[in-house]
Amino acid sequence: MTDAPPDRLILDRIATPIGAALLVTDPEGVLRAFNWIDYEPAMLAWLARRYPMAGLREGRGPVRAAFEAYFAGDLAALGSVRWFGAGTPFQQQVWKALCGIPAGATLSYAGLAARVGRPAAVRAVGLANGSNPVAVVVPCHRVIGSNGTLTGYGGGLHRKRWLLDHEGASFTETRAA
Amino acid sequence: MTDAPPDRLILDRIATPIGAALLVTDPEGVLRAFNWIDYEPAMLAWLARRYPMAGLREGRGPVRAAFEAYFAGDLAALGSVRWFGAGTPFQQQVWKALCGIPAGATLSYAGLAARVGRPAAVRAVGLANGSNPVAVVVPCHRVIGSNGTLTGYGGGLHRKRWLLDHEGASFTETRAA
DNA sequence: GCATTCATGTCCGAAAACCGCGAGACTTGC
DNA sequence: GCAAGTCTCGCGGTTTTCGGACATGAATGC
Repeated sequence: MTDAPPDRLILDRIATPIGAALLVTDPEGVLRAFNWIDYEPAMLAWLARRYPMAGLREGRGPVRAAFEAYFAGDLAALGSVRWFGAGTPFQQQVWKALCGIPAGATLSYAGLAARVGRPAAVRAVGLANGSNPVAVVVPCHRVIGSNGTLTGYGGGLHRKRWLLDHEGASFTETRAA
Repeated sequence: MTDAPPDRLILDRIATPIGAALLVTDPEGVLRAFNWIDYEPAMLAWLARRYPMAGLREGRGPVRAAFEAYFAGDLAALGSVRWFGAGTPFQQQVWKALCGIPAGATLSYAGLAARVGRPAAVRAVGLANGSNPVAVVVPCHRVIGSNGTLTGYGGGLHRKRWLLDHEGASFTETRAA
């Protein structure tokens, strides 16, 4: 089905203020997956399904520095990270659109749906958003409900909150702090 | 779903004793599809489904000469053609095994199934055989029924008959000539 | 405000149908 | 007898189809 996908993948781990993160890159240094340590089994399963032929090896990946810089406060650091998200055309469209949201800003699911030209596909956009394999770099955390609440985040709402705070974005707390 | 497939394809046409043939190569000169002119719509549909992002352009392809030599009688000419068949792992296995049948020889579906290590998957092998995207180069026409009859061929039985004759292989006519 | 309801598009998993077969049991026709 | 033709059934990977789930949002009714 696939067409010469990478045959090897490198799994790196870094510490962040919101827990250890997993970085998976291919031999060309392209980020193929990102996830939080709590979801390691799920991510490994995803990799196995998506890259059945690829061998996974632990080691230092080339994108470490960019992530460390980002978490240290250099919000633009992730701009240099090359990434590829394996997914359907629709998903890729959504993920590409996500990259148009600058750090510090947010967008509603409805707004995002409008940006990809499917204003009615709101739920589908939410789904595609949630299946983003390279979180943080593709800033799916910048998408929030139309009423300003966080609604959901695959990595846990507390991380979404932290990331948006870190980027200086404003949003509504579900219940008063 | 796919992973950086070719973005451009070249469609070439050559005349053969059994009708015009279509040759599709990628920018690296790798044969991606072969079919007979009667099935042009089907092949185009297949290309569109398999290589959704690729633009198709008519022009001279680099594999012309090899095919012309083959049809002129140089049965070994196709050995130099590089090819890639987009398909599932099982299909690829079958197609690779097909290349182990030399010109002038034939093999039964059951025999082929045995060669790929799935002696019971006879019908599945037949199916994989029939979905070979690079006919002639991957010699799916050299597979015949266990009783020596031709059974079937996507391009039409008369072509299978001609190809086997051309290669000097022996087989049984369904009804006496 | 707040809970409920409904419309809606895409993806995923399960189930069933589809075949470029082959072996075995039966019928024919010599 | 025997050889060839017919029929039936099991085989297994792929494809297609179908039903549910979902990181929403807008409209209702209190």
